[in-house]
Amino acid sequence: MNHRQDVHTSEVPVLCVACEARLRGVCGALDADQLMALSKTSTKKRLETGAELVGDAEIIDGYANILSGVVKLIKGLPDGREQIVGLQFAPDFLGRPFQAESAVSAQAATNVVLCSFPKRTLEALIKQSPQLEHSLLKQALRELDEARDWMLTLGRKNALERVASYLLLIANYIDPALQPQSEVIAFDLPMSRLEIADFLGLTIETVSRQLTKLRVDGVIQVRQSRHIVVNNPARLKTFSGC
Amino acid sequence: MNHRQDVHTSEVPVLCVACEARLRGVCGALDADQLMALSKTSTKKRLETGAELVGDAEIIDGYANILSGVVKLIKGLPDGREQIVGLQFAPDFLGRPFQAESAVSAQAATNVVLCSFPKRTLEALIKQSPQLEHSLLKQALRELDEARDWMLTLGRKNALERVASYLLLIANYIDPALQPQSEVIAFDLPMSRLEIADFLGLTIETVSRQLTKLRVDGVIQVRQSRHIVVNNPARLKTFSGC
DNA sequence: GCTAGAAATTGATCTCGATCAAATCTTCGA
DNA sequence: TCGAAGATTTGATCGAGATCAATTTCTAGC
Repeated sequence: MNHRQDVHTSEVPVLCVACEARLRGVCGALDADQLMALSKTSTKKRLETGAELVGDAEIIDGYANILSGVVKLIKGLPDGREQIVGLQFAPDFLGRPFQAESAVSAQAATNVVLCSFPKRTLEALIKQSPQLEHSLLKQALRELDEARDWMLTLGRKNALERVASYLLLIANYIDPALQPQSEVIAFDLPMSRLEIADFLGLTIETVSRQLTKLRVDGVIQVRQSRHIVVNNPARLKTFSGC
Repeated sequence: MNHRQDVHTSEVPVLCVACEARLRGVCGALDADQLMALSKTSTKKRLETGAELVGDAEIIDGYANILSGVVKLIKGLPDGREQIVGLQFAPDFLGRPFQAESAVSAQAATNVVLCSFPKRTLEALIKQSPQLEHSLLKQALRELDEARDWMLTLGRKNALERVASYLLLIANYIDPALQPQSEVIAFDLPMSRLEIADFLGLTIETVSRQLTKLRVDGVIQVRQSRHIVVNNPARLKTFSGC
């Protein structure tokens, strides 16, 4: 990916060359000097699928911007049950400001490339820059909206509606301009059936059965497990309960 | 309630006399002049149980600090299914900055007293005061943590665990110092069985049965539906799945 | 391409919570 | 205090999704 034509990147070449970032997110709020300072301490990291992002050597005690890939936020119960409580895509900001440790753990759902910042550097910048805090607030409010949307899905939708909602969520990330009356849309799922189940509060068998149901109904096609073709986005939406 | 002895209120008498607020929340971030300005446009409102906080004459297009009572945030599906996606207690800040309208509706779960601010006034203050934005960010992050906790409950806990978690949530609000090894704790539920069910993603019958189960097990006592005595908080916690 | 191991699907059965129904409790105005 | 309406509890039954088990499909290494 090359985003040097981008407005932001053209203003802040040092960090962007380092990060290859689109910087729609948090970094966009910084001025050139601040970005320059940040770029000196930031490091680019490549994580394999399944890598833990906190608690080990990856981005301990720090923050990061996702450059590519999907990160899942997980909460677990003592007996091993797990729930994915959030998905983060590029160019989301990652990390929990103003708190020693987050109550959630983060893990790479796909291969992930991110730009990591030391906790102190970024927190110092936050104090300097109200703009940066504003960006963080906007992202936090967006994540809050997403979490509450998902609470409705987890609390009140049946299995078929959950799976349909999930496909629409991913489709919408792949193509944010997706309209109900859109044409066919195709994409690769960034998660395994187990991860989807942990996101939907279901089991893998139930996820599989609902996908089969949608496939038999002609709403979607499934190729090699991960590749999905949505034949009829409008009809998929009617299955989602919304 | 009279909080004039409180540190914050003694610094900012005008708004506090008007609001009787403890101001642990957002307003605490403002200096005396800003609070004075805010107090001139703020109004104190008393809402009956069930009153809608948005979309009608209550706090249209505005923000508010809850002074007493409990507000529920609700999301619904077209077919009438509802999920409570958040509970807000005094002195929480209420309202969704930087967005024309929130995707959730808010309703008084109990009688509520709140201090309401016009949208423009508060947004102007936010621009002036990084401190205020910082407070908003802190509350947004706290609400995000709470929402994600609840996603785990909705996605992965069974009915008994959900009800136990709910009782602990309320008990913890009533007495934030509550420790696992605490003594007996008693409180009145601020919500009906239907509201509890809508919060837990269950039906009223299931909520009732789980309460009966906890009562028969001697973990709690229930008096006149709403009054709960937790005989054994530690044991209740073991029922909560955490 | 071939093969082993992992991932996903499909099948059979069971269980928890939903649903429908009835009884009891609580509240509140007359 | 009485009585009616609403809220809650309890009972009986049903069904969606979990669980356990067996195939089938996919993937990665050779």
